Parts: sequence; C-alpha cells; structure tokens
Amino acid sequence: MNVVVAEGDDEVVHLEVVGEGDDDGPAAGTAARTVSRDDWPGEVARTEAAAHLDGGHVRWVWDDTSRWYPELLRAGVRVERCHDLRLAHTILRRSTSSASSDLARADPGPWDVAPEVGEGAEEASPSSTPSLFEQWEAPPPRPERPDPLAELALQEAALRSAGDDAGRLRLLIAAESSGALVASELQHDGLPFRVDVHDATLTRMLGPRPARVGQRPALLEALAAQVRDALDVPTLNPDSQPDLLRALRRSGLDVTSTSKWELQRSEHPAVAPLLEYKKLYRLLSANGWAWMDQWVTDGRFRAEWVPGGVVTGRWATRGGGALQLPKGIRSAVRADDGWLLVIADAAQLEPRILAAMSGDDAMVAAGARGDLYAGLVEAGVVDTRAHAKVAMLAALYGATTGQAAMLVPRLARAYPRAVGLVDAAARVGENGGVVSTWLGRSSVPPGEAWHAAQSAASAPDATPDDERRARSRARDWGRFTRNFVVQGTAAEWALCWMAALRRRLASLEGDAGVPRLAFFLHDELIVHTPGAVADDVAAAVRDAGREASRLLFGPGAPEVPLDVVVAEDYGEGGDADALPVIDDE
DNA sequence: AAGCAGCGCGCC
DNA sequence: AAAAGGCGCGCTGCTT
Repeated sequence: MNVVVAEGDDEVVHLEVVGEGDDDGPAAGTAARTVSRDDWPGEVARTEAAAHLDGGHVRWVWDDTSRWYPELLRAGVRVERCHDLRLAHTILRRSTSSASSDLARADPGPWDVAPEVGEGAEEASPSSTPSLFEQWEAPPPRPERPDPLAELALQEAALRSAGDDAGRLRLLIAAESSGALVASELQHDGLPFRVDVHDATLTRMLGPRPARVGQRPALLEALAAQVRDALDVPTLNPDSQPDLLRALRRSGLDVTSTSKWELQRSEHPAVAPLLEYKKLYRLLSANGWAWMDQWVTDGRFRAEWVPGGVVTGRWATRGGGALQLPKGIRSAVRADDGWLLVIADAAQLEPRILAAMSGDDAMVAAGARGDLYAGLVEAGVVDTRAHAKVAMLAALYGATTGQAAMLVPRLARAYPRAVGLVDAAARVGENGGVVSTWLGRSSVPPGEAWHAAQSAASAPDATPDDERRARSRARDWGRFTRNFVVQGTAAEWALCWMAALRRRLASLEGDAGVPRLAFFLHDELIVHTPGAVADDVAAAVRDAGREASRLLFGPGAPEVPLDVVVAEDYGEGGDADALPVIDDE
C-alpha cells in the first residue's frame, strides 16, 4: 500500500492512499484523508501499526524525506518504508535506462531542484542583484507546488519504460529511499560523543583551552615560536601561506608550496616544528573546542546527512565534517553506560565490487580467502601486498605513471574482465559519454567547458596548447567515469547493506532499548546498541552484508568480508587499507 | 562587508 | 617533481 503525502497548507496534510504497489494487493478502504499537522504523526503511527497487523507494509510516498521525517522522529514515530520522489526523480531522469520516458524528456521542473538545506529550512532569500546569466536566461522554474501523485505516475511510467533494467532501478530507488530514512534517523539519534574525553585529547595535544577565542593554545604557540626562530622571521604568521612560503624560500628551502609532502623532502630545522604546527593547527581549526561546542550537544555529535549528495551515489554531509572525523579523536566516540558500539567495515569493497560486476571469476577467487591483496600475491600477479594495492587502486582511479605504469598491465593480463570493465568506462568518458552503475545510476555528461575544449582542439587553427588541454580534459573525464562505475556500485552495495541492517535492527529491541545506526562512512557503519544484544547486532550486520551481495549480484554472489568489532569506543584500529597509498618503496 | 578561488588536509 | 577517483571545511587574500 502506498500512502502519498502531500502538503495542504501549514495546518493540514493530505494523505492519498493508493493501492498500487509491487507486492501488495489493493488497500482496503482506499481513500484520501486530510489530517491536521499536529495529528499526522499519530496518523502515520496508526497506519503503520494497522498494516503490520495484517502482515502488510506501508510505503510512504513523499516529495522529500528530509522535509517530513524529522518531525515524525521528534514525535517518536518511525516508518518502515518510503519512496523519496526527489531522489527517485534524480535517478530516473539521469539513467540511460529510462532516457526515453516522459520524465526524462520533460523540461527541468520543481523536482529537479537541489534539496532544501536543513530542517525547517529558511525561506529562499530574494537575491539582491540578478546575475548577468539570470538576466539573459529564462527565469528559473517557478516554485509551483509539485504534485506528488502526478510525479509518482511519471516515475512508474519511467520504470516501465526501462524494460529489463526496471528491476534494478526499483531496487536502487528502494535502497536510496531507505537511505533517506536512515539519514534522518542518524541526524536525530546522533553519534555518542564524550566531550570530556575530547577535551582531554585537545588539552593533551594543544594545551589548555585558551581563555580568548582566536588565541593560540600554548603548545601551538610554542611551535609557532620555534618556526619563527628557525626561519629567523620573528613576526612570521605561520597561518599565512604566502608569508610562510616566502620565509621558507628566503631560508633556502627549495619548495614551491607549503604542503606537507613537499616540506617532508626538505632538510631544515624549521621543517619538523612546522609539520607539527600544521598538524595541530588542523586539529584545532577542524575539530577543536569551537567545533565541539557547535556540533556536539547532549553527548551526541549530529551532522546533516545528504543521501545521493555525491554524483556517484555516495552520501555527503553538511556541517561538522562528519565524513572526515580524524582517527586521532575517535576515542571520544563512546557508547553510553551499558551500551556498546558495533563497528563494521566492508573490507576492500571497491575491488570486490569490480570483480563481481565484471564477472571476473579469477579476481573473485583471489579475494575468496579474505585478503584480496594477499590473494593477488599468492596468484603470482604481483610480488608484494603493497604492489597489489597500488595496482588495484591505480586500475580503479586511472593512474598511469610511477609504479602504476609497471603494475597495472600485470593486473590487466591476470584479470582482463575486471580491468577491461574500468578501461571501457574510461574510454566512454574520454569521448564525452555517460556510464552507469550496476543498478543503473548514470553519470552526468561533461559540461559546456569540456565540449568547448574539445571543439577548440579540432578547429583548423588549433594550437598544440589547445590539443594538449583537450586531451588532458578528456583523460580527466575518463578517470571520473572509470571510477564512477565502481564507486557508484559500491555505494549501492552499502545502501543495500544498511537497508537490510535497518530492517533487522528493528526486531532486536531489548529491555534497555533499541540498537540504532549511529554513523555511516561509505563502507563502514556504527551501531549503538544495548550491551545485551551487541552480539545479535554483530550477527545482523554480517547477515545484512550477505543480503546486500545477493540483492545486487544474485544467489551466487561473492561474499564481501566484514571486519566487525564490538567495542566501547571507536578508538584506534579500523581499516588497515585506508587511503592514501603511501608509496615509499 | 560579503563572496569566491585556491590551498591544504582530513576522510573513504 | 609530482601522481590517481569522490568529497567537506577552514583559512587567507583577493575581488566586488
């Protein structure tokens, strides 16, 4: 049963019950209802409960999960399933599988706008002066009230037009929508974060919190003084890149930037304190006391999670830098008393996804015993694990120089199907084409500037510079599409994993409470759980991983090994293969 | 004063 | 002397 949620005005919500659905019969008492805004969470809860009594399911169809679900969560109401029309629209509009549908061919409309920022977002501010672009172009589409029922019908038609690909697209949309529910829940529930532990870390690393904002903590100030001494510039502000670069060069360092990798190659007494200064400065500016005050409330770190925020289908976040939580401060992520964290990581996900989607049985076999990189060594493809990793990542990202130049061809000989798949995706991109993930999320075509560069190079009066630029842009886009198919399919696996886990967690309620997803990071997740059911959660995490592989690749799908740790804090450890590659032979 | 580009670096 | 995909974010210093 679908219930289409449409806004009436500020006071009321229209609910249109639609019997249509994949596996549900017609709904009893199909009807439209209008409920007051205050009553609607209760109405949602009653509808869910009634459906479950019948052994059925409700799918809430709404324009934008982030607009409706937060207020349900605040009222203590959770839903099992939804269909997020905006996210589905983006997928269907771009997918080459539904390119001939009315939905894909229509002019951009209200469903093509970016999501609103934040809960109860502020009204759009009237822009002061229209840009030149806005003056010349037609005005942007009127913010007419989108009609969810009409959009749902368009989406159903688009899915029907996809023929054999419809099943995969339906799975993708279901997973994307489930992800939207998770995203709202993650923001609502938050990640348990101990400010006392974090403050202790900051104090140990930086010195006590300065009394004044903008004042350097003591240890940072001491390092700044060492840098000034070593460079003999008493007034140097090490935070200013231009000033710092000038001072470095005056002191005889042969550097063209102030970046870490370049400094590390220089021998000078200023280098060590400067690198330490930069490290601590980063900690202070990105995750210092101000960050903690702003983003940690009531013992929870809360970020805004943005499903589909990356073109490949990965999530983005807004605020707090949730996807960049440095390893060094993760010990502050601690379970509540009596609770535990279940921390799970899909090992070497992207290479395994590539092996599975390309049907490269040899590469699947190399990963079957656990460590895929070790498997490459055992198979005699490369001589060391480090080389295996460099070769694999080079194939995924399109590196062509350095060690990759030697290693990738060996990989291609051993695994022609896998390497062939990403090479083919790269060629499509180099030619300005569009590629798609396993479930059918398609890449956006290159923009106007890209085509302009290509035309310039093929013009009769093209200079060698034009040609070089065009080739470079083409290769750039090829690396993007090369990676898109794998990164995007890995994101689909992760969405399915999370959706399958979410369903399992709902049935694991213990006396002390319900285990909740608390964090998600591309191929890694954290569940905050009552200690008594932590082992059940760990098992559910593994089961969900197997389900994700089956959903994407069918019954014989290769397994993605999971590192699952039950712990009190997020602490040290984690993925041993985290990027970037350190290429010191 | 506010917006933006580039840099640098954190994460996967 | 850089290199290979996707991001977010804070900072400086420039422009408007």
